[in-house]
Amino acid sequence: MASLQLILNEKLYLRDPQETALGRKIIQESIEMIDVLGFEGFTFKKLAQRINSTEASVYRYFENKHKLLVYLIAWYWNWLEYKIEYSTQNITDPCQKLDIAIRILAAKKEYDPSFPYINEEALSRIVIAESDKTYLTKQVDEDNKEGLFKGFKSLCRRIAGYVKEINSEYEFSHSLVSTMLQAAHQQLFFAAHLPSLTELSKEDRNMYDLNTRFLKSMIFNNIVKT
Amino acid sequence: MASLQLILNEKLYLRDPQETALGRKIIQESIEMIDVLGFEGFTFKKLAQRINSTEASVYRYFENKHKLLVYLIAWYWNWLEYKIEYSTQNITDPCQKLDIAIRILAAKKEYDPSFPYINEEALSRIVIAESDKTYLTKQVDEDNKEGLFKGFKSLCRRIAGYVKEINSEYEFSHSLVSTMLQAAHQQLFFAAHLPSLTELSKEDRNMYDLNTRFLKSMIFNNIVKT
DNA sequence: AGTCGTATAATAGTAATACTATCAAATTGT
DNA sequence: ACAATTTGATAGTATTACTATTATACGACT
Repeated sequence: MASLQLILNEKLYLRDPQETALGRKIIQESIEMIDVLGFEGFTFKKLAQRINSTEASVYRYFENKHKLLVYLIAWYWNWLEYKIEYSTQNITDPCQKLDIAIRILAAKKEYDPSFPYINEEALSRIVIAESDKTYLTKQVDEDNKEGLFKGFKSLCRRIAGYVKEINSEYEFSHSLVSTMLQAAHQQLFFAAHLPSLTELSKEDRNMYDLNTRFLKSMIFNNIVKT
Repeated sequence: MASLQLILNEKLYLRDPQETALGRKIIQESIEMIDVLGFEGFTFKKLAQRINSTEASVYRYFENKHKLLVYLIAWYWNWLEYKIEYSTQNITDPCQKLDIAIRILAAKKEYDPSFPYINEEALSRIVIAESDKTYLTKQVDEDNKEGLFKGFKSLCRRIAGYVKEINSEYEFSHSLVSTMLQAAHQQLFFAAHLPSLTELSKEDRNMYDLNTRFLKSMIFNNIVKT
């Protein structure tokens, strides 16, 4: 399996962490730490200790810890879009493309050897628990202007495109898809912490299948022409 | 119009803010300040200055600023459920009840004179921008055990009940309703800050009507029997 | 082999935050 | 009039999110 690199917006970092050993270590260990400590409990000081470096060195890669989070989340959405792109090559039926996309979105995430220093399983938990914090800030508009949310927007646009192909008259394709993208993770959070808000139950080994069924029905019931 | 009081879970506060002048001032001014500064920019010190009191006094009402946010959000969900309850009295058709509930959820929020010291318009903006932060923490499970999220869960259960009445075979009533409750606010946030994720546009004066249409179609397309 | 430039380490320091503690003054109820 | 409670005033602490400075290590180039 070839080792790959996702190309991310340059505004996400000060120095590209994918290019140096220290940078990759920052990414790798920050994923582990944010997963365990939560974003609020995570600090550059703790990270520096863990990687035997210093706060100042970490700050040379990321302006602040918010930008680091945005970077990780952006990486994740880019990864998902790459997976969807890869899996829908040569498929022309938009229903089938949409089906594949939803299955990838809702599937349990596992280590992808194409990206050796990224723990995708931990990262997906970070997305579930922390991704909303990337844009729920007073600086959303500036961050958006810099293109920091391009990954999520691009994924949404792509899937909304499939929807439009299936039913060009449906008027809420972007709203429906952004709602579905959010729900895909939110429902897993609810299942783990606020189970009365969802039918996906924690113990159920089919949680991911159930989620897939729920999301698929939600989308297709809205766009299939009658 | 009678002045009312919503009864909230005692664990939300140390001293009930509705009972004293200082407490009501804390609520009233914290809503204004969080709306303007955002939750991160808001501090008890700034609040104390604004109400001519002290940090220590504020801490006598709320354990910390997180609990204050949870309190405000809980108040909001209780208020909405009260409004829905009030507006669906004596209505037996579950479709009609569901329709009313969605309209209330998606409607532009305006000052409710029944609750003199609450600025519901500002509070609804806080819900849009900050409510997810109430549960996206490492202490969700403890907070949930204390019943701090009862308001949201109760509202979800009620509306899921309408769904079940309409179609008892639909298997994702809670998931669908929690998704819809989130979408109701999220779509407004997207319209304001990440407009490519939604069809509701900022300039459109029908944004609230459009949102209502979107949410209604999303729900009814999923549960109407074929 | 030497030196040049850059990346990193080591250390120190700062303003702000999220509290906690103490005691005096004001207000309230009886 | 007195006790109890609430609030105000003030001080203090550990931690956070940075910034700044200088020294050291490292590889790249001539």
